Order: sequence, then structure tokens, then C-alpha cells
Amino acid sequence: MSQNSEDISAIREYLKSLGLTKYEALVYIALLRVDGPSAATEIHEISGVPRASVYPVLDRLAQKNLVNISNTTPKQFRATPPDEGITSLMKGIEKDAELSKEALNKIYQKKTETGRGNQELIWSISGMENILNKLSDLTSDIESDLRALCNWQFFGPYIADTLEEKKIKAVIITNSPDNSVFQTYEGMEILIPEHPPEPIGKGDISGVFIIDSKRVLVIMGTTDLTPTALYSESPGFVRFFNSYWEFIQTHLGVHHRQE
Amino acid sequence: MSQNSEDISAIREYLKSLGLTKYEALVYIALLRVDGPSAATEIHEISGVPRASVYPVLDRLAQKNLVNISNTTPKQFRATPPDEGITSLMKGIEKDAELSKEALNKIYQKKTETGRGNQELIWSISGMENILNKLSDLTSDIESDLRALCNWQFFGPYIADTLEEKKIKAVIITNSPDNSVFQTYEGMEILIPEHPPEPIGKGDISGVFIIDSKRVLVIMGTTDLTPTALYSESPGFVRFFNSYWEFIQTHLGVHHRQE
DNA sequence: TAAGTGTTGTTATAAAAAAAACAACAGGGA
DNA sequence: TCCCTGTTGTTTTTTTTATAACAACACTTA
Repeated sequence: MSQNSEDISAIREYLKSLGLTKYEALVYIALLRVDGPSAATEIHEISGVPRASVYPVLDRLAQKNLVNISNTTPKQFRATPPDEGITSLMKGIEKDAELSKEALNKIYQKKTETGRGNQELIWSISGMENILNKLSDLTSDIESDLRALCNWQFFGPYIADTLEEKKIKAVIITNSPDNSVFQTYEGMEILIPEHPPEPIGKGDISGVFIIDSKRVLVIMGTTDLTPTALYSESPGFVRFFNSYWEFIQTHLGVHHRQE
Repeated sequence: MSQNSEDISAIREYLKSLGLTKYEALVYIALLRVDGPSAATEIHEISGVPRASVYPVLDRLAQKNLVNISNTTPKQFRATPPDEGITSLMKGIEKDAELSKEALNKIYQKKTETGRGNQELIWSISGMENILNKLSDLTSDIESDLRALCNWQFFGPYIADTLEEKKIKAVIITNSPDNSVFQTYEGMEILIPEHPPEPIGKGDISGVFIIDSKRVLVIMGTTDLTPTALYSESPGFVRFFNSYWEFIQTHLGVHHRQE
């Protein structure tokens, strides 16, 4: 067995997300490593979990359908295969997700019609995943047009994919990663300035997305730090980035234009 | 607001499955209840979470994409709509589930071919969900035939649905819930004894499933207790329930036969 | 057959970690 | 000056981990 402790730590983190304690994860991993069913003492030896603690841990794993028990003397324990076990765990979690969604929507929907509120605020979003989720939400609600300034590498293919079906008019100012061909659709225009503004030119995870001329998402990040984004419908904010975008379009010289 | 503390406790349990602490759940629920964005002090008042604790909680919720922050003075906080927020949470969990499945399968697969092991052991399965999962696994792996003795109400439609496509020969001894028509398929035979054995006759959650004449699942439960099942490939176990089943078939008199 | 030893399963207790709860301080704005 | 906001530190509570102890059972040996 070439299993090392780094791998086991990583697996433990994944299983922690699925609701397993450290001991539960260690015991389940140990059972998956052995050939056939095992007794508690053997599990203790392989997993490093104290022998007396192994018993309640195995009971909890059985409740979670990750272990089967044969009531022999000594008891024998067998791991549920990962595909079956993890699927079983996920079923329970998905059910709770569904129930919480319903219950929370009941609370939230009472407010939806009344609170249009606060176009004036600027919202921070942090973490690449959260940012991409927001971009996804915005593009799914898009009505008429998109103007963007961004790295093609990080955002280009996604935008082309997403907006092609809707026939949304899009103008993208972007860098040229190399002389490769851009995937576009009719109605999508690509502008490549001779001297792209610095974050774009440097290949950072940056972008300005102006949706329907009234909503703006600005992504500010570098390839080595956690990116942050700002989102707002505030007219001042929109105006600022509108003019920023227009400035880039008109003053930095367009080196290449592709439709 | 007619929200009571029972509802909030239930929602908290669901959200706990999704990895939220008590305070995180309370704050998110509070934010969903208010009209538009709120300041930290207002959240404290509505949620009952101590004011000083609200800040780190809100930071963590923002990391989880459940809250957006506007860095005004005082800061304003807004809840992500439940659909979007829960979906976002689930994405992370599903990713961890997938990663753990892959990593665990790597460990487990090294053992699959070598360990045929322990047809002799009898495995206990407890909880209706876990039992149904096992039945599902067994029926998806079925090769030639099924004999069963069970309540039609609990198991009949499932079996008919599942095995119809495979054209598996099945013989089911069951009770007659009333004079309703059984859903069957060609190759599935229904036997209804005049005096069904007691658990079956009483309508308990009981059943004997003999799969391919070499694997047996026995479900023992009543409608008011948590059911337990036994599963084994042990020849002795299989022989016992084979003969039990044959005895029922030949001695209790068949009152009705339907193909 | 009885005694001794080792194993198994269970429960209780102690220690550590995480979450909840509370206290206090500094800075900013009215 | 007072109040609010944001932050940090400390204490308490809860949960998990780690350890200790006991009873019962099984096996071996004299």
C-alpha cells in the first residue's frame, strides 16, 4: 500500500463536507483498504482510531449506510462500496437541501414583491466560484445586450456558449491570447486594442461586464490572489464603467475586429 | 410574520446537513425575512444572535455565497435568494462527494478482484432507507430470477417496475390488499395463499427476497418500529429461506394465481 | 475441570477542539 | 459627548477525540 497521509487528509476533508467526523472518515477508509470483512481490533490497528472508540464510530457509520455489520463473535464489519455509500449519503443531503429550499422560499417569497430596493448599493463578492455563479445568474437574466472588457482565456468561451442561443448582441474588448481563432456567434463582436489596459494585457483574472446598460459586474483579481468582484445597479457605478469601457473602445485603438 | 420556533428549528436541522452552524442558519433566516438589505445591528435584533458574533458569521456566510456585503458605513447585508444560495452550497458539496468517490474508489478497487470473501456472513441492515437501497442494488444486479414473499403494498409495484425491462422471471407470494388489479409483466407470477403467513397477512413491512437462488434479503419490520433486514449469500441461509418459501408455496394453498 | 490469559464490547472520564455567548475597546459620526 | 459600528479577546458550552476501566466471554494449559 502506497497510501500516504497527504491523500488521507484530503479525503478526510471531502468526507467532512459530507458530514463525517475525523474518526468516521478514518474508519471508513481503513475498511476500504482491507481485504474482506474485519473485526474491530483490526480496524483499530489499521486506522489508528482508539479501539474503544471504534465501536460507536462503526455504529454511526452503519446508520449512515457506510458499513454493514455481521453479529458474529467477534463482530465483523464490511465497508459499503464507495459508489453506493457516497450516493446514499448524498441522497440524504439532497433531500435536506430540497426541504430547506422550500421552507426558505416560503419565508423569502413574502418579501419578493415588496422589496425592489437598493439599486444604490455596491455588493462585494469574493472567491472565484461565487463570482462565476454571479456571472452565470446575470447572463441567464440578460435581456438586450452585453458589453465586456475581459480576458478571453477566462471568460470568452463561456460568454460565447451562453449567449449564442439567446442571440444577444455582445461587444467584447479583449486581449489576443495568441493568433488563435475566437469562437463567436453572429451578433457577437470582438475588439482587440493595440495596447490593452493593464490587467487585461497582463492576463489577470479581470473583467468588466455591462449587462443591458444597467447592471455592472467588475472582477478584480490576479492569478495568484483570491479574486474579488463588485456588482451594482447603482446609476453612478454603471455610468463610471460605461465611460471606462467607451474610453477603452475609442482611445486605445482597435487593432483587430472580428464578428 | 407567523413564523414560529418549530419551523425555524426544522430549517436549522436541514441547513446543519448542508454545513451551516446554528448562528449561520439563524442569521441567514433573519436576512430572508427582512425587506431589503440590513445592517448588522438589525440582524442581531431579528435573529437573536449576539451583535458581536453577527460580524464573523456574516463573513462566513459571504464566503458561502449566502450573503452579499456592501461596504458602506454601516455595512449593508443582503441574503442570496434561497434557490441560488442552496444551489451554490450544493455545488460545493457535490464536488466534494465526487472527489471523495474517486479517491475512495482508488483505494477500494485494489481489493475488488482479490476479495470475493465471506459468503458465509450474515449482514444486518437497519433503517428503511438503507434497506430499500440494498434492495435496489440487488435488483439492479439480478441475473436470472426472483422469488419473493412480501406485502404487495410495500414492494410489489417497485418490483414490477424494476424487473419488467429485464424480463426477469419472478414468482411473488403476496397478500391481496383488496380486490385490486396487480400491475405485472409477462414472466411475473403472483401467488396469493388462502392463509398468508402472519407478518404478510398482518400487513407488516416484511419480506423474503431470493435473488438468483443464491442471495437472500429478509426484511423484518412492523409498521411502527424501525425495520431491520438481514442479507446473506451463505448457503445455509439461502437454503433455509428457499425451503421456507417452497413450504409456503406448496402447503398454504394457493387461493389465487395471476400471471 | 479449574485457573489463567487474552479478546471483545461497553461505559465512563479526561482532554482538546469548535461553537456559542459575553465583555471590552477603539474609532467615527452626529 | 454620546451612540453606533466593527473588531478582538475571553469565557462558557457543546461536541469530538482520546484514554481508562470493567465485565463477560473464549481459549489454552496444567
